[in-house]
Formats: sequence, C-alpha cells, structure tokens
Amino acid sequence: MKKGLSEIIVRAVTRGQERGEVPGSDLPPLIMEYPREEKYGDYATNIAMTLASHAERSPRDIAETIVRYIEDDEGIIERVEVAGPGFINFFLKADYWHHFLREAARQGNRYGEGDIGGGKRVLIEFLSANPTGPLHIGHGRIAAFGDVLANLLEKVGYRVEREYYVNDIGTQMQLLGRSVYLRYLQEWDKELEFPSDGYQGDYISEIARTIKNGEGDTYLGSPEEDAINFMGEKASQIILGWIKDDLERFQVRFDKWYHEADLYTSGLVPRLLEELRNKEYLYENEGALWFKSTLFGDEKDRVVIRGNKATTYFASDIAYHKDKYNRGYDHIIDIWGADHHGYIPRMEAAIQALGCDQAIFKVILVQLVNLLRGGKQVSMSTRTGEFTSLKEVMDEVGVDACRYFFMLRRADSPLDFDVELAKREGAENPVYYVQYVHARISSIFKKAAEDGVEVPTFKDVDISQLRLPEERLLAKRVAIYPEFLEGMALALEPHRLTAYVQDLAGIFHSYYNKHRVISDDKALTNARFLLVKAVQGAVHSALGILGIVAPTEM
RNA sequence: GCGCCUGUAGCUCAGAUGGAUAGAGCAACGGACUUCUAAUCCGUAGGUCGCAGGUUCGAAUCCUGCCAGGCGUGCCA
Repeated sequence: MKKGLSEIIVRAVTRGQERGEVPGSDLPPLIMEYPREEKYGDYATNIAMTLASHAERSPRDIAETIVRYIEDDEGIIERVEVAGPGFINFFLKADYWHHFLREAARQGNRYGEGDIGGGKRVLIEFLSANPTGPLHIGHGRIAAFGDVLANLLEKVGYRVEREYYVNDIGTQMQLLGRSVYLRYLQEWDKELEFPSDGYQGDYISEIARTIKNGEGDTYLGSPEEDAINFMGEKASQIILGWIKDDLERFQVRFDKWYHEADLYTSGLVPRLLEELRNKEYLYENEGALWFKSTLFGDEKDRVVIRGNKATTYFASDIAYHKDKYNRGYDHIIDIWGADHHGYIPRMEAAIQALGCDQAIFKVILVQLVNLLRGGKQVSMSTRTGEFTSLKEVMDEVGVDACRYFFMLRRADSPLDFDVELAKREGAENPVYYVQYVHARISSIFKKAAEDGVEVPTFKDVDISQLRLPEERLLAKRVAIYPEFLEGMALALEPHRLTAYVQDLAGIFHSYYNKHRVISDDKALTNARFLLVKAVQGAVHSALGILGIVAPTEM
C-alpha cells in the first residue's frame, strides 16, 4: 500500500516536471515515512525539500505544486497537506486501515509472515559457550538475541538453522580436566595446592564427587594424563548437559550441536591446512606454522599450528567456517560476544583466502553484560568461579521477563544488569504489560461465551462501525506490523520489536479502559470483536518471535 | 600507542532510510475499580542528546578533533 502511494507521488512529480512546474528532470529517491505524530497524517514525504535543494524555489511552494498534480484513482486519500518546512502529509480515508484487521484476526500468531527471505537458507551460529562452566547472565543475552533473530528471520521467509559450536578439545579442556582431577584427588584427602589458573568454581568439586561416586578410586592409580583426559571429557559432557537444560528452560533451541572434535575425526582440519599450504598462504617461523592473514587485511599473521604441534582454535574455526560454506547457505551469521571483536579480521581473511564469498558472511557482536548487585559491580569469570548463573536469574526473575529485558537493548549497547534491580522489577516488568493485552482480550471472548454473545464470522463484520480515533490508531498499528518485521529483519535488529509491541499495548490498554467491546449495539460489538482479535493476533505473533508466552489469563 | 563499541531525563534505555515540538519504562507527585482482569488507565514534573568544529534547506543520526567509560591488541579462547 505504501507502494501504491509512492506511485501516486512519483506520477505527480513526473507530470509536474514535464510541464516545467516542478524543478529537476530526474527523481531523487522517494522517502515515505510514518510521521511521529498523528496530526502529520498517515504517511509523509520530504520529496519537495529534496527537489528544492537544487532550485531557487521554496520547498513549500514546490510541495504545493506537486500536490496539485496528485491523482488518486483508487480513492484512498482523504486529504493532503503541506506542512512544516515542506513536508507533504497524506491523510488516508477513515476506514483505510481497518481493512487489514481481517487478515490479522484470521492469522493470529502467524500474522506478519512474509516472504522477503524468499526461502533463502541462513545459518545462525550463536552462543557457542565453552563447556567449561555453567551459562552465566552474559550468555543469556546472546542466547536471547540469537534465538529472537532466528525467529524473526524465519517469520519473514528465510529458512533458518541454529547452530551451537562446541569447543570440546584443546587447552581449555585440558585445564578443565586437570581442575576436576585435582578436586578428585582432594576428595580422597590428598594434600595439594590448587593452581590459581585452574577452574575455581564449586561445580568442579561437584563434578569430582560425581566421578568419585561413579568410578570410585579407579583414577587414583592411573597415569595422570589418562585421568585428566578422562575427567576433561566427562566434565565437558556433564557441563554440556547443564547448558542444554538451561537453554531448554530459556526457550532456546538449536538444530545442531557442532563439535570441534568432529572437525578432526572427519579430517577437515588437516585437509584445510593442506589447501592453505597449496595456495601458499602458510609458512613456518620459529617452529610454528603461520597463516598469512596480512595478505587479506589483518594486522598480523596468525598461528595455526603452535610450536608444540598443537593446532590452534583458529585453525579449527577456519575449517568450521569452510564447512559452513560447503553446506551451501545463502547467509552465514555468527553472533559473538563483543570481547571477540578482534577476531573478525582474521576470520574474514581466512574466508577470502579460501575463495569464499565474503559478502554472505556477517558477524554480529553483542556487547557484554556488566553485572551489578545492588549497584555494586560483580566481577565475572568462569575460571575464578565468580559469576551469576543464567539459572539463578531464571529462578529469580523468570524466563519471560529475562528474555524481554534483554531484547529491550540494542546488541551493540553495553548493558548494566543489576540482579537486585531486575528482581524488584520482576513484578513491574514491561513484559507483563504486553502479556496482559493478550490475556485481557482472551478474557473478553471468554466473557462473550459466558453471556451467550455470539462472535461473528469476521468476513461479515461491518468495519465502518469503527469510528473512534483510537480504533483507527489501533488498526493502523496492527496494519503496519508486517512491514515493521521486514525492516527489523533487513537491519538484523530484533530489539525493535519490544518497542513496537509496547506501543501497541499502550494504545490498547488506553482504549480498553475507555470503551467496552461488548455492548447492546450488535453491529458495533461485532466490529470491536474483530478489532481486538486482530490486536491479539499481532501481540501473539510478536510474543512468539520474542519467545515469550502469550497467556490467556494472568 | 593502535583498533572496535558506547556516551540521550535522577536511573535503565528506545530513537529504521538525516526531517516537524527528542520518546518510553522505572523512580516522584495527584487522581480513577458497582464495568469485558486496577499486572490497567488519566494527569503533573523531568533535557546543554559528552564537548567543539564541519557538511546542508535541515544533524541525536553523517565527517573531523577532543574528553570519558568498556572491550580487544598472545604460539589463550
């Protein structure tokens, strides 16, 4: 519809130019926007101001001229105004927006489904926290962001796969195994000093006890290396189990858990190194094998095999991303914690070196969560065992509130998360404000059923009954929803959804407080049934994307 | 030092493609339940958009410099 209006304007401008009454011979890009305030109409364009920039006429004068050339064959425009410095504001016919209500009411939580994705395949890899400790609150933010982005892209027609990359080998695993082993020894009253670089958290001792209960003293006598390997593997399995439990409760689901170890059993890493070697992007220096990432814009070359013959995580990561490309996605999105941003140039360098299309690869950085407790900063480190776990926050704040809270923020905005404050805000969290809309509307239909008020087939409803400005406003917000989703998806900014749904909720609550849906006026009641059903559909759809429950009662 | 991100109301943060009088929630204050749920509504108050220049009809938004905070800058991940 926005398109139809655009065409009307383009025709008006072009005709004006042909007659020499509108300056310029070509057409600047047409910008149609939703004005901030209702008094500026339903749509506005600044085309006159753009045209005026190269002419010696006032924008308002040009705007007036363009308006004279506007022809509205379909009869959708109520009136047109020139306002401010030269905006052309369009006011559409009173019931224009109401036509969208049937679609929203009919589709319910499927409302907003679109096809700008065109069935293109997108891989979103996110979270990928090392299985060396439980998920903490910072992980929660990334999990929520990745999941909601995936939901959003699915909604607008992409085929999305969610993937979690598990670093289950390497130095961190060694360290984990060693930490558990030492705690295991302590369980048998061995005297020893726990190293400061080991994992200090209580959960390490917990795992050690589990192993003691399961395996007894088997590993007291076995060679240290065997014991450490066993315990590292065992511990990472246990911890990965915790992570999966937490994520399930957090309503985050993955299609695939990609294990780093598989890159080696499948031979992908050696094959990758062979390929890079053949392309002469590798060289040896001081006993290590280096990748010439500086050829592709990185600030220094990077090691892929260390002096001790161990491959680096970077080598695995290159092989992993090559595999992603081989799987034939149209878009590859990585979501990383912002502390990894220095990693981007080398990853992009590797992708170029492999001859892959860099344009389809995108890293989204999510800023870290700065954890506070009662206004005081809490340092957070998996290694020292000082952190607030996601589980704890889910217990205290609730899953819905927690997810919603994270989605209020832009990904690249650092976030202060005060646990005490979040707990207090639990009851007053805006998420309930939005959920309440859904519950209230459910309750209206429940009431109707109780009182034997029949809910009509919506295609028969007379929408011209909706005459109030609030009703028009509600219908408009519902109507714009699919377009909103598209904008968010193209910008990869799912956080905008909370702003939208809060705005809609505000308008609804105000309306609900002032007017009753069920009344003696049968035709009006029916029209309002349609209206609130449509609002409920949009809210249900939005909450679905946010991964939050849409309750029928609260 | 260099690189990336951030700086908007007392607090936490929104401000799509540069537009009209910069918004919301919380906190504060005053009102509204005989009604389809008061987890709601109505009203009041709150600002040097970090600072200084520049680009143009127009800048919170783009450019440059500076200030402040965070992160990164390993043969760690």
